[in-house]
Order: sequence, then structure tokens, then C-alpha cells
Amino acid sequence: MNISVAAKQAGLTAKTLRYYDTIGLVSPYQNPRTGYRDYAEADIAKLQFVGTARRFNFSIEECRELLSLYEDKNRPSEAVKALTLQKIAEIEDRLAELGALRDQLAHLARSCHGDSRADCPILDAFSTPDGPSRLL
Amino acid sequence: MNISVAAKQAGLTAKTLRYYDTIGLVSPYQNPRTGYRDYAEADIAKLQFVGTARRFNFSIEECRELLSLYEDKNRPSEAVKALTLQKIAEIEDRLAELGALRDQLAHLARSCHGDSRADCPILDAFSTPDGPSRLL
DNA sequence: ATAAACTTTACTGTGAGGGGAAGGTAAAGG
DNA sequence: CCTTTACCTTCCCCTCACAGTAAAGTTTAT
Repeated sequence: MNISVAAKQAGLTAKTLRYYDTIGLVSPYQNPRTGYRDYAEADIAKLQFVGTARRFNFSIEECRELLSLYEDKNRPSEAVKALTLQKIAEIEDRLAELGALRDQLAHLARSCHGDSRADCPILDAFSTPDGPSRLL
Repeated sequence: MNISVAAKQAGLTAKTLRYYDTIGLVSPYQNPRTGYRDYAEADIAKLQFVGTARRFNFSIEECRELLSLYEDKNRPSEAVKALTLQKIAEIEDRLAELGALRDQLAHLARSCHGDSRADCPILDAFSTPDGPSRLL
């Protein structure tokens, strides 16, 4: 299966597939005469796996780790679960950060009359050394 | 004020200050004999402003826009408010995405026994073409 | 035979800086 | 005054996960 068909099957771009090959994440057979890559069904499965994991915010290196677990028929499921729980914790942290950020910005937006006058509480808040937090 | 003192005052690194200079975001006076940068109080204020806006997830280009509004004494506050509301909307989107992600991962983690057996529902879910969503 | 539609490698760019080398400058101590 | 140390400068490469483009080779259809 050539690269564009494989890309379509996996829901990725040909560019991405070439990249995954060069970094040794998913390397298909490569015809030594033409240089064309030839993706097997097993390669497609791996690509779909990686694509899903990437959509789940796993980094390439984490995908590499998951993939080796995926290919290891004797893998312990605890390793996968640990990685997943860690990823959940990271996402929770990011959620808390973003939530606080949104709340502060929302507060500033509410305090701003938003007309054509020059006076703007948002910019005033931004110009304090410690940020607007002390004003909230 | 030399760059390391300025960096400390602004809560940024010297590296960052040099970067902001090269991209023309905050450019201090530069001694033509020594090449040393010399930051004035007004520069520090701008740096603090940018530092705060960056912490609020504004991009460099958005900072540039906010900074020009900040420096314009006749700026209309509605421009600033619009930018802020747009940023809030972006953050809301990201929050929703991340929340859904966390929920799906948490579901998978709960379904995984997490012992030393090879059977792992997380990896099984990842290996389906459309991702684990249909399993939830 | 030729043109269209693929494929390859190689190079550059992204955002927002970080790390480190090579070389010039300034401030402190003797 | 001299030396050491602590700065400062520019320059270049590294990050992450690819995207875009160019030049050249290959396959497929006409």
C-alpha cells in the first residue's frame, strides 16, 4: 500500500507518515529499487494506534512507549494504566490553570466598559508588576 | 539599567529580553560603543506588561497589539475588551476539549484492571480505527 | 510517447525562547 | 596598574511535531 492510501486509512497525512518513519516510530518496508514506502496492514494498525494516542495528548515519545507495550504480547497492563493516570493528572493541572486564567480574564472583561474612551481597566491591570491578580 | 537587572525587575530572563529586542517588541537604548543594552524605566513597565499578558496566554503578536494600544493614550477600550473576550472564548474551547479528553481517559483507566496481566482495555481501545470513543 | 499523478529526499519555517561557544567589557580586589 | 571574575555581546544549534516547497525520480493513464 503506497503512502497516500496508507495515510488515508490511518487518518493522517503522508507528511506525518514520512516523519514517523524518519524518527523510527513506524517504519514500513521500503522498496530498494524505487525508494517507495510500502505499508502493510500491521503498519496501518500501528499508525491508527499512534494517531489515537496523539489525539489523546500523548507525546511522540509516550506513543513510542505505548507502542512498544502494544506490541509486547506479555506487557503488564499496569504500565499502561500508570502512563494513562499520569496523563490524566497532567490534564487536570492544565484544566485548573486554564480555568483560573479564564476567570481572571472574565473578571477584567466585566470591569471594562468597552467603549471608545481611553480608560481601560484591563490594560491598567496588566501594567502592574504582579499582574492583575491583586486587583481581583 | 543593564539586562540582568532589567530581567530581574521584569520577572523574565535576559534571553527573553534579547529575544523581545530582536523581534522589535521591546527595544531598549543600545550603547553604540559597547553594544550593551540599557533599559529605562519605561522599558521595564512594557516588559512587565508583556510578561503579564504572556502569562495570560496572549501570543507575542497579540502582545504587540496590546502594547500599541497600551502606548496609545487615545486608544478605545473596546479594542482591548474585544481581544480579551476572544481570548476567553479560545480558552473555553480548550477547556472543553481537555475536559472531554480527561473524561475519556479516566473511563479507560477505570476499565483497566492494572495488574500484570497482558490484557489491557486501554491499548485495545487505542487500536480501534476511530479511537476509543465508540467504546465509551 | 507523453502527460498527469504520484513518490522520494532535502531544505526551510513555525512559537517562544533555551543552551552554549567565542570574544569584548566592567567592576572589584590587590 | 593589573588581574580575576562577572558581566555583556552576537552567532549558531536545539526544542516539538510536523507543514510547505523544490527538484528529481516513478507509476499510471491516455
